[in-house]
Amino acid sequence: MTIRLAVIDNDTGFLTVLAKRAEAAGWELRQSGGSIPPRDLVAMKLNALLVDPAVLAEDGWDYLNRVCETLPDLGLVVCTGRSTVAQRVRGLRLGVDDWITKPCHPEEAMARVEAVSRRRRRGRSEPDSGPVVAGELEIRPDQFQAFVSGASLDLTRREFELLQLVAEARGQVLERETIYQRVWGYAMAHGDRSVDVFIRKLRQKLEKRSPDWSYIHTHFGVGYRFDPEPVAGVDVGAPLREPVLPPGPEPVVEPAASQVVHSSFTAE
Amino acid sequence: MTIRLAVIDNDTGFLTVLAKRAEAAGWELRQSGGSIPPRDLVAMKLNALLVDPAVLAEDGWDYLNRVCETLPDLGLVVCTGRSTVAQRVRGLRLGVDDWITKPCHPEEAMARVEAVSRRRRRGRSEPDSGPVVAGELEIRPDQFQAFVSGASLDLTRREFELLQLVAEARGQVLERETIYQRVWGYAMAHGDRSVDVFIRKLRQKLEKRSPDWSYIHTHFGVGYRFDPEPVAGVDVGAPLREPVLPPGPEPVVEPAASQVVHSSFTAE
DNA sequence: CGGGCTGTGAAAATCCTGTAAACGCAGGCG
DNA sequence: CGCCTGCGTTTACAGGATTTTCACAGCCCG
Repeated sequence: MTIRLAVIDNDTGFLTVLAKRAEAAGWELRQSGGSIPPRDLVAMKLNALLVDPAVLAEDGWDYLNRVCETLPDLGLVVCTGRSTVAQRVRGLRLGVDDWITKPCHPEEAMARVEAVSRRRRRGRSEPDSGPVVAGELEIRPDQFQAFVSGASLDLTRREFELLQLVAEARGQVLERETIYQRVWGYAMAHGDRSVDVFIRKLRQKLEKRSPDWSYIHTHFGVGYRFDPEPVAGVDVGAPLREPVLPPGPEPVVEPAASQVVHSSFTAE
Repeated sequence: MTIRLAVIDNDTGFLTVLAKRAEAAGWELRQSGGSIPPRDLVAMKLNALLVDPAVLAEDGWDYLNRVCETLPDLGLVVCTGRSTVAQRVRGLRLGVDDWITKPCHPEEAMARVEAVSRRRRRGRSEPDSGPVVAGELEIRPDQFQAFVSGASLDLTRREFELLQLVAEARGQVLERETIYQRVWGYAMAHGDRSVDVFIRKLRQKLEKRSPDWSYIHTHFGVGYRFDPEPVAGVDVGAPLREPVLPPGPEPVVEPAASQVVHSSFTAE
């Protein structure tokens, strides 16, 4: 759960430590020495804003007020030097979510930003990302299902989660251990073939609905990569000659064409 | 905007002032000298809980943890005497929304409780949505009841709430945990089958009044989806023809049709 | 060529859901 | 006050669906 935070402050010591810790935690941090117009805050798509009103040129109350009105869903934490109870109460009533005073441990500041973001997020009913489209495929998190031109792939829950995971990392090779860890939620036992089995099921269902596309590629000795690409040979016109398959009602041969293997570290 | 708050503390001086101010603000305040079991907290339908872990007999962390898990929507504010940064960080990470230290002005405590409640409340959908019509069904929030061509389904309160919830999310798959959380108001215990049981009751009553429609669909391993659709085979006009699928291979499947497992047994 | 590594199919184990019935509780009523 | 009734909760079980496991075959790369 990554947090996008902007900090408006000029306490370099505090900022330095905060930046370091934020990076370690995987947060996306944006710093500013002066007030950021609410318009720009919107564009930054933040989870939270940490601000010391002392550095604001204009009237701090006014600024806080405008931020609260413009971005009701933004987590807002104020971090001041000295402050009175009356000031804090005023701020909190105004719409500030938390008010901390310096000297303040960066770790606590982060924990409070986290708490505020968590709380804000909980109200939101849509933690998932919107539908993803890849090739002919449409992945809909709200349905726990994937579709090709409206037809469901009939994925089970695990299959869907696996597909969603690899699709989100489109183009990137994911190791089995990583996949297992993220889909199953715990470490993969040595020799477990579950990932392979589910990849196979996925490929089957994908090919059934979208035969002309290849989605999941094997990287020998590494893992799998999701990357939709039209299958070679079947495309816009220009059929050279008889395709490989011999005539016959039921070609038993499963060409296993899905196995496009790339050298481990060769980029196409 | 009235707030329902419970306070677990025994600092009489603090409590007295707090009670007076809370009353003046029109809050509903409930006091306790010791820990309140999460079960009872549920029944109180609180907006927020203010607690001093010092008065907890058992392990404070354990209690806070259980409260957070059981009531994810409850605003939780801790108010301690002395505390370390590490303790505060631990609490906030655990799920506590705000952590203040005594001596603490009651007004600030209230302001923080307010801020926490405000955050919690945000994002909640409008409490009163207009009547919903779906298929032959008409859901009337003002009556806490649903009707089919004027005839009541005789839903109980829970049944109605469940129906309203899934109907508002029409077309979207809702997980059991989500449903439980939103209808019952607290976290679903592992292995609880209440949602299934109520879904069954709903389906029974729906089918009784509207036999030719199918409303609630099961998504195996995930949850349920509300989507009214005429039941296959029986509808307007004369179904002289075979309702069975045509001989052609795999006609384009209905868009919304994803592994529907709705039992076809008509118990009666 | 051989030692991994991966694809495949099916059996075995596990999990999930529908269903019914028992249970407990609170309010209404005689 | 005790009984009855409606409602919500819990439990048990059976039938399926899904997941895991296994053995084997084929493939890749050194």
